[in-house]
Amino acid sequence: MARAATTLDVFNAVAEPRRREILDVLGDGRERAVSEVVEAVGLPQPSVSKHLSVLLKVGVVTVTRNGQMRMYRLNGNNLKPVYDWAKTFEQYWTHQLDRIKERAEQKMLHRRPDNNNQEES
Amino acid sequence: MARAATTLDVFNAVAEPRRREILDVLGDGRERAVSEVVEAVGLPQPSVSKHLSVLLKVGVVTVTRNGQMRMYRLNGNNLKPVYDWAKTFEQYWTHQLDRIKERAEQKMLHRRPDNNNQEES
DNA sequence: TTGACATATTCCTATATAGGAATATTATCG
DNA sequence: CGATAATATTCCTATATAGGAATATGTCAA
Repeated sequence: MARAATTLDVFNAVAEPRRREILDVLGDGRERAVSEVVEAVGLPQPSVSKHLSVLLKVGVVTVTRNGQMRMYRLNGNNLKPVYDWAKTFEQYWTHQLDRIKERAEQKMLHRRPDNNNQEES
Repeated sequence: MARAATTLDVFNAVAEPRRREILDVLGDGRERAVSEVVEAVGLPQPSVSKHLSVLLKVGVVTVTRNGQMRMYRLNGNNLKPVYDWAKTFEQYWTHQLDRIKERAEQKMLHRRPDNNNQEES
């Protein structure tokens, strides 16, 4: 099987740096024409359209017609799953020396003292 | 160009649901042998080893040798970029009716009343 | 040493891009 | 209608998987 489609879910969609950049541009909640996004991110128009298409399919943005322009607007709510998942690990950068290490070290005390070598990939 | 490597950064690495699942298993900070992870997630051992390899390359987990076992441990700090990025949009699910819509609607008042049609993909 | 156990790695394949180039589509205007 | 502007879509290609199967590597124990 190949890698999952970028349009499968938000996680796959935002794995692309350019797409996150686009979302950042739309971050203020104001709608923007494709051309505005193009200028903001400095990518070719077809590329931006494709990225917006992906973002649209996962529901992170919405579109509105305005004459010959298409106004894209961020639909931030659909980024919540990413936030929620990441927040699960919040303790790791919040309390460095508290619960985590404490628990891990306590765990070590219950083991027999074995050689504990670090290694590289 | 093809899609970026899953080992390029954390965003690409965690785009895979199985890998997030593995990280969830390691979420308590305790180290675990591959076999324990295998049992926890119910995937074939080679698959788990490969996923762990990806997670290791982006630094989200660390390894330690313990006899013939390899103990993997979550390195939660490296998930912070995901959290930080997602947190940027926190307002979208925190205050639904406050700043965002307010600003967007204010913006609309400064425009000429044009047809504002929603559309589907 | 030999065998059993724990993991990693290699092969192979179907699939999905992302980017660039060119073109199609749709709407506005005179 | 014809030209122009704004976007989307199509083609093409190089690349990177995930998953399954089989195998290699490394370690411990008797």
